[in-house]
Amino acid sequence: MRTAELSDREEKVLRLLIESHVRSARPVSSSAIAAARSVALSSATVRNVLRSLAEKELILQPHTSAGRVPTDRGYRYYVDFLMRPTKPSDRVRGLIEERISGLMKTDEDTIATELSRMVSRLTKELAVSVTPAAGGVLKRLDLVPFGDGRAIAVVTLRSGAERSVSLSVSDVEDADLEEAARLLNRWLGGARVAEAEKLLRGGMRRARPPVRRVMDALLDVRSGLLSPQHARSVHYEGARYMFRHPEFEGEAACLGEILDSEEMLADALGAHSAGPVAVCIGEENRLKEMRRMSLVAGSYRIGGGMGRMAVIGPTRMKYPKFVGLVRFLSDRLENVFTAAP
Amino acid sequence: MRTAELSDREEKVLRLLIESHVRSARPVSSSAIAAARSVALSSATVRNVLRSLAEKELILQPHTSAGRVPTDRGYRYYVDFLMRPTKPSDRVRGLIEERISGLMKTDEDTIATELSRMVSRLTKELAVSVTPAAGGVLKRLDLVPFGDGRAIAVVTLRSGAERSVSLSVSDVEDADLEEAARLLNRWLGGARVAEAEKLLRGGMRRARPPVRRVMDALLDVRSGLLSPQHARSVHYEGARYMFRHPEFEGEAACLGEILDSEEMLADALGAHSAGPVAVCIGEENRLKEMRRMSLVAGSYRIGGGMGRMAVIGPTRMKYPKFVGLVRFLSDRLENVFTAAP
DNA sequence: GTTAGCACTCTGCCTGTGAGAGTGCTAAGC
DNA sequence: GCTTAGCACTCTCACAGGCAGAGTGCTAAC
Repeated sequence: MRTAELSDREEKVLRLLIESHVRSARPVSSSAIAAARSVALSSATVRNVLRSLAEKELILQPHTSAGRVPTDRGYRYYVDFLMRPTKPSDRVRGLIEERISGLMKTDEDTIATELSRMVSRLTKELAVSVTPAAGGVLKRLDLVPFGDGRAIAVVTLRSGAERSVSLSVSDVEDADLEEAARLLNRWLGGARVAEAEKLLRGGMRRARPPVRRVMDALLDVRSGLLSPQHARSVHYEGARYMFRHPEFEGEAACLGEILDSEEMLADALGAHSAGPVAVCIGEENRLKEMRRMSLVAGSYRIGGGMGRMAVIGPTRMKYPKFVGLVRFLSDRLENVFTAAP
Repeated sequence: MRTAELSDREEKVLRLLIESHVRSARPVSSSAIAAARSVALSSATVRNVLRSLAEKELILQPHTSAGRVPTDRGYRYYVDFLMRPTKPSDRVRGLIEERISGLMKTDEDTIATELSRMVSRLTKELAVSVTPAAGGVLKRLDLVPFGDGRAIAVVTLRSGAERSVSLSVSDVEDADLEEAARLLNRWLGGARVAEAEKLLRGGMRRARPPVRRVMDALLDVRSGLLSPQHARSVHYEGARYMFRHPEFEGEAACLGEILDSEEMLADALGAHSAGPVAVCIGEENRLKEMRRMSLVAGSYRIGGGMGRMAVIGPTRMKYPKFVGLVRFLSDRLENVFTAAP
């Protein structure tokens, strides 16, 4: 979409219209706009402006003789050119700093849980957070003997994240373990977690029986040392808020679908790559279930991976506040985690 | 509630009515019942029976000249006296056995996640599952040196569940690790996970600095090797199904509340102590948000704690199927986890 | 005790009507 | 030429009335 050229007056009217609609959730009438302090125009003149905005498809009327409502394009113009992100208040910033410093010592899963909780509380919207995607790259895998017939497998990702689990491997010599570890590192080193299982299954056919038993045990562990399911987990909080929006009155079912599908949410979040904060409005979302929602997503590097968080709500959302918040959070997280040794 | 004495005929009519209503979600007319093969009565006679059931408050009519609908009491009578739990089919049983055996090696959190997933898929309803409350009892704790300046801590619960995590412990000799492990086992062996942190903090004051550093590292790990937060977690799956029930058409908001509140769900689940399978119908639920829902909950001992799972749906649910399923699952889980060494 | 018949009642749906909101257009004013 | 006041027009929403259909309750006959 090229930048629709708007006059100053058109921009002002569009901004007023959007801000009023975000507050009221109802079509905005020309007289309501004309009544605004900053507008010294009659409702008739405003109507002329509205007509031109409608021609550019930035607003529409639900039906003849109703007020106007912004279109996705209208919101897009607003987000790109008219609004300025609001910096969170001192109180909120302090609160965030405090929480984040508490998160430093924890694992990625806890960070994601806490993040979604925090964002949901601050926005009163559904908040989602994903731990670094399955794109995590395996750095090394160790097998440490432990007691009789047992071993601990430790997976280290390039991000520095570690995950360990104990295996039961009977009738396996320490030397076999070492050989298994050597092979595993050769096959899987540098690979993505998501591909690991396939690579492993491919390679192990040629391995000696005892070595193979170790690998079988590794694959067997359902807690998913190697499964992408665990390498990428989705947390959300604030479902209740979604249901309170009038626009989703009768469409609860589709909200249920979204909440239920972690893959869906992760997908929706992962789609945007550009910039620290991405705004995805209505139809811009790939998922058809989200065609009437907007998403403000932020990301932060943590080790080699990308953690993500997002606010999800109706297209009629408080973009300046949410963009400001997500930007601030992303910034702080990035600082904290890349500054750490 | 004392057992309302019902004649055979009344029982038959009540059962037919409930089963028809569960299928159709609509008030059941006298003629529909009279049309059933097993009833050789006219609709007029059936109406007489219905009147007597209505007097006992087992059924009601939404309004004059509508069909009848079961009350909570009606469902209760049905569950207690009229229905027989359905044993899951061979296919389903096989599937469950397979899944459960896969779960044996995993930690309690994964078990809960998988359980909720399994139950939701088999019932097409919202399924919730809670890991054993912080009651899990510690069996032993091992510290295995690993690379330079690192160690892996392996916590084994009496239930057989294991959790491991790697610690960074610089300037600590292997002998220090051994001493730390010895002390940890002495202090924490046999204690509940919930108490572990306090016990550890109490004991470590007297420990030598290098040993203490190890323990500090252990406490520092927020992923919660010892934290109760992880000792009890709620998982659910199948939110989408809730929204599809006609009875919750306009009440999405209250569903949102329930989904959002893990404490709520855990509470609802924890309330019933008696028997392996508890059925809680409509108003019987303590939570006001669940007054129009029923819950079929099962529990299984795992180590010293209690794991729980439940199906949640409208009061109009398939009690025989769900009770049968939950009973089977509880049984199998109990066997598997108490049989293990 | 059971049943057929019938009047009664309540819902759901459709229709029509009136008020209210908001527009589009036109003609007059700056 | 831009702005504005005035007015007719349109569309929604809410409410009332009417009609068909479903299902009941009651009564009288079997």
